[in-house]
Amino acid sequence: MGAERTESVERALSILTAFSIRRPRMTLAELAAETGLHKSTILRLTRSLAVYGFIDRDTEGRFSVGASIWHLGLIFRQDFDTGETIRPVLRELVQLTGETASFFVRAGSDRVCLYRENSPILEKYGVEEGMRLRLGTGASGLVLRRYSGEVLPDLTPFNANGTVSLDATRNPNIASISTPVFSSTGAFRGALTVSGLNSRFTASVRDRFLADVEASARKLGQQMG
Amino acid sequence: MGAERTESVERALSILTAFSIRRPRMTLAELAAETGLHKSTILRLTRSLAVYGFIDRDTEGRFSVGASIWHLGLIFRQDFDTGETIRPVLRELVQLTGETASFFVRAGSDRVCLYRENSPILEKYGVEEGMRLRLGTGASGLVLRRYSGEVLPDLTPFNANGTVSLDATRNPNIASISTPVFSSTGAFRGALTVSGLNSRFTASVRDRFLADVEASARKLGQQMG
DNA sequence: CCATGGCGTTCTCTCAGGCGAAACGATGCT
DNA sequence: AGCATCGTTTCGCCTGAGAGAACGCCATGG
Repeated sequence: MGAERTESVERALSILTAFSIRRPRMTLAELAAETGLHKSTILRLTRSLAVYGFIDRDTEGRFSVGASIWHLGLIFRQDFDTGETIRPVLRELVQLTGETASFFVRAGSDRVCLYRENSPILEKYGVEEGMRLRLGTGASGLVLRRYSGEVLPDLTPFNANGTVSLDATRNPNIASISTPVFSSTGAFRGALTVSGLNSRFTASVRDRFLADVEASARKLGQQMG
Repeated sequence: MGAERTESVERALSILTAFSIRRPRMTLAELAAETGLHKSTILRLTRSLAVYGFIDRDTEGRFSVGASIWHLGLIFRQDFDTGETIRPVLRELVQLTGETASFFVRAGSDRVCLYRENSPILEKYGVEEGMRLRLGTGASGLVLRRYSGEVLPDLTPFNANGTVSLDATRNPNIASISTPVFSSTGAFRGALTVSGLNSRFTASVRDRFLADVEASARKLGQQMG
């Protein structure tokens, strides 16, 4: 039977995803350690990545992400949403709840925070726009997994609208409520999430927030082609 | 001898680069036509691209760029330059010359406009931030090719500082002056370019602009690690 | 001075796995 | 019904990707 996937391509992509905000430049040996690939393999793959401008190499031989990625990133953003749609909704949600509002999409087995509006009263707690996190078992992770086609063994965290409300997932002090956003054509676009210190998420407050998030998600979905 | 490069990886990358601002979503058949690859090949490769979140597929089967690209794009930008360095220099150059200033980097056999400040008097003429263009034979293309290691057959367009001043290259009415930017460590970072209607680029004006661009490039280089 | 170790690069052999033709099934258009 | 277009699957052939070691090149230091 023909291969379902392509090994060398996935290895090349694992090289790309080895880079992070904290480590934007790596030597060959570092990349090998990070990816578990043989150095010769990395050399071969990065040569091809470099030809297409997906990876650069400086004079000291260190690798970094190439400009083609940036160009493609802009294509992604303009196709997905320029921010003109999502950001106002997030801001409104912050006003309504006083908490932090974010919009996540799935990227492979991770989730990426596309947009985020921070609560005015709460200092940031680690998540920023563009950040990449494991899907995990948090509220937004569950939403992303369910509505991007995964079959989950347990659907009890979800209410009838597909919303998940959880305490203390990624961060032990943080509660979050996440709901799916569907475009007007019914396609799943991402997870709209409100999160904050769980000390403020009492039962009644939580109910109000949940309604707010679901209302915002509906509104947002209408605006997304 | 071992393969210098990896064919399947380059095919996968050619799929990614097939997307553009104008065509951010494509069907399988369109992708096949655009890349020249067999449909079965595209299916196999895109499966792997999707696993890593580099490509998405909507419910109607159309492909689009995935969120992993966006995440990597932010890594690229924060590593390369957040814009805090380059943009002020561009603005100053616009003030000095009254023309449009841009900063290009190389991405494979293309050039990408990372930053651009448009002349206040001239309407835009097609190039925008994030745009991808062939390297070609324009001023910035020549600079990028020479200082990213290519051996050019003819170096007469370059002055002693590596600057190129040309008329009517990409656009028959546009003249441009481009000079390399080197970081304080001597590494080549990109091409700083001033361009505008060639009717305004008289000999004396051109000399002044050239000095301005070179001065800005030196200043910019100092600030770039 | 020459070990020693870490680094990037190159080579070669082998076999997994990528390739593409072709067939298939679904949908839509006339 | 008939034809065209599209996406998907299958499968045998053979290329080309991968592992691993060897090589050369600095450093560092004993």
